[in-house]
Amino acid sequence: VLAVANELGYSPSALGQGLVTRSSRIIGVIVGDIVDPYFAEIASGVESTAGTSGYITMVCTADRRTATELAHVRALGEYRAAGIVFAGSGYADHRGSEALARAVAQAREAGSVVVSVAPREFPSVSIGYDNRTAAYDVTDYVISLGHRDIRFVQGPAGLITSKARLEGFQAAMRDAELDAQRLLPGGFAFESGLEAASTMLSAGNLPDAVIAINDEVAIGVLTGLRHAGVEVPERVSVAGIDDTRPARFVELTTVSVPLRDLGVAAASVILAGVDAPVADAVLPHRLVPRRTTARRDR
Amino acid sequence: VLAVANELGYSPSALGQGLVTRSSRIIGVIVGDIVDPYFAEIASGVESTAGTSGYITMVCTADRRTATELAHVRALGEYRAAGIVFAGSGYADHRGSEALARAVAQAREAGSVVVSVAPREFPSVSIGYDNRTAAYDVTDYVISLGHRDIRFVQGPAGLITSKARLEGFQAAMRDAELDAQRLLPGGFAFESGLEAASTMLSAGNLPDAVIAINDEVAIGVLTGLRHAGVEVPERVSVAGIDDTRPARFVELTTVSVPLRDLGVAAASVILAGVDAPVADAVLPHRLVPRRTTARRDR
DNA sequence: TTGTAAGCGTTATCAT
DNA sequence: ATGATAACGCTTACAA
Repeated sequence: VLAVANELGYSPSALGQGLVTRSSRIIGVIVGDIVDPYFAEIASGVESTAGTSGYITMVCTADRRTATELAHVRALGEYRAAGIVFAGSGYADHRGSEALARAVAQAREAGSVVVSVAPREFPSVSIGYDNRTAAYDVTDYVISLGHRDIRFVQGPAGLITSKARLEGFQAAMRDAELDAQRLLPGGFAFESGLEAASTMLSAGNLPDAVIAINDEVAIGVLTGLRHAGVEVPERVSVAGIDDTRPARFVELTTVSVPLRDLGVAAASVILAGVDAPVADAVLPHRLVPRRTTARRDR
Repeated sequence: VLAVANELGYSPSALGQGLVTRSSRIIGVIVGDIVDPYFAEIASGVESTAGTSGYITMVCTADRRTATELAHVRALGEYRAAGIVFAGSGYADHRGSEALARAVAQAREAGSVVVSVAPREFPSVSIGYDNRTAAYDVTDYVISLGHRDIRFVQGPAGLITSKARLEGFQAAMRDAELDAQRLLPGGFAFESGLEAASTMLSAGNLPDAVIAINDEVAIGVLTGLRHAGVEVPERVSVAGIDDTRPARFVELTTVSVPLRDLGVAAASVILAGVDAPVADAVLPHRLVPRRTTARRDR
């Protein structure tokens, strides 16, 4: 009987299974943008651990919009996902997030384990790293190199992560009794860095160093500066945060954030199941000095 | 009645729906490595189109191994995926791909639309671009710049894509009556480029130009060369293929491949359904000259 | 138009 | 142990 079934290529319907057990072997990860290596690394961590346990990963791109996240949570709920991991941070001003919070609560009641890998405005298992200190650490390092006039290229407005990193920068600057108010508008993309560079260039007063909200923006600053003939790191030092792959390509000074481990840890929590003891965690980061920063000797 | 249902936060179980309709609103995309921007772009294209039609995308990482792809096809089949898109190319030597072919055939019989976005060894709707010509075009461009000693850093052994791109390089070289046999072993990652650079460096005879299987390897070559004090593009020109984001970061000469459109097209085919007329397609690529190549004037 | 019943492929329960 | 049966939540076909 079973022999024939196998010959015929039988495979149990996951749909039927899920219907009766009220849960599927699906783990959803909601990211801001899958092309952004920051999220790709996290997703990769989730998938690798989930995969070895026979779970399948659904990566959902939310374009960093709360409304889209909501749609994804609902969809994942309809498939009775075993777990949902939120890879991106929320907005400080909670716009439209009551609905999200409700949907998340509902998913949890339905048995999904939801874990956040960035600061979020709703209850969930939280696994993260210290954004504020990460930013503090690069800034402190750049200061230790002798730089005084240091600019900060900010992230998207309203994002909790943007805020935390900005605070870290400012705290380090204040602790060194330097001007912590030299900020530039930004974002998370290369173009923001390019713009920041051209703003500084056209203002005519180049700083000693610039620190950006993330690697991609830092690379934009780097590119914009070098394009205009400004030597990095000889004339201006540049540093980022995250240590995503591209940072190595340009040998960018940055701080390594445990992106992949965040995903691995999130998946582990989900695989452990709803009734396992939940433990929030804060993973360590690490300063990675490379070749876009140099000692100030002027 | 419906009012109360809504108040109570009712949402139909996709599991129940799928069970009876024998299909789900899931589109699976099987990629080699989600952290590789090549695949991330494709996945992003799939997800954006799928998402607007209420379909949800499952990104599955196969580590470029046929066995893992097989596991994913089976899993996707168990969830009665509406469609499966293969983002990576297959191996020329068909190792262990009979089982894959069987699983794919089964999935198709079960109603899944399967589309390949790279050369594959099993029947499926195929949407692609011309790898051979893309490689030919960059090579031809580099030759037109006056270079004669041009090296090619190869891709992973056995991959159909690697082979096609190599052929394109060699055809262009032969057409210009240049030595088409100056090949270096490689892969798809930065490190391969670094190694290729150090191989050339230690051999002591630098070429006029080097073309790599993809952008990341090209960036590795670039970095390795510059690190050793070799000026790019003044002394050696470097070019890649794909035009992924990092290529812009280093202003790499490359050929733009319609990655995102590939995903969009694949998703469209799936959304059109099984019984829609299937049309294989070949999308256009475009040479993108940037600042890592220059005219030879020695 | 509205309502009822059957069945999708599992798992789990309950007799045998 | 083993085998029959109900139930999971939905869609659809058919009857009223």
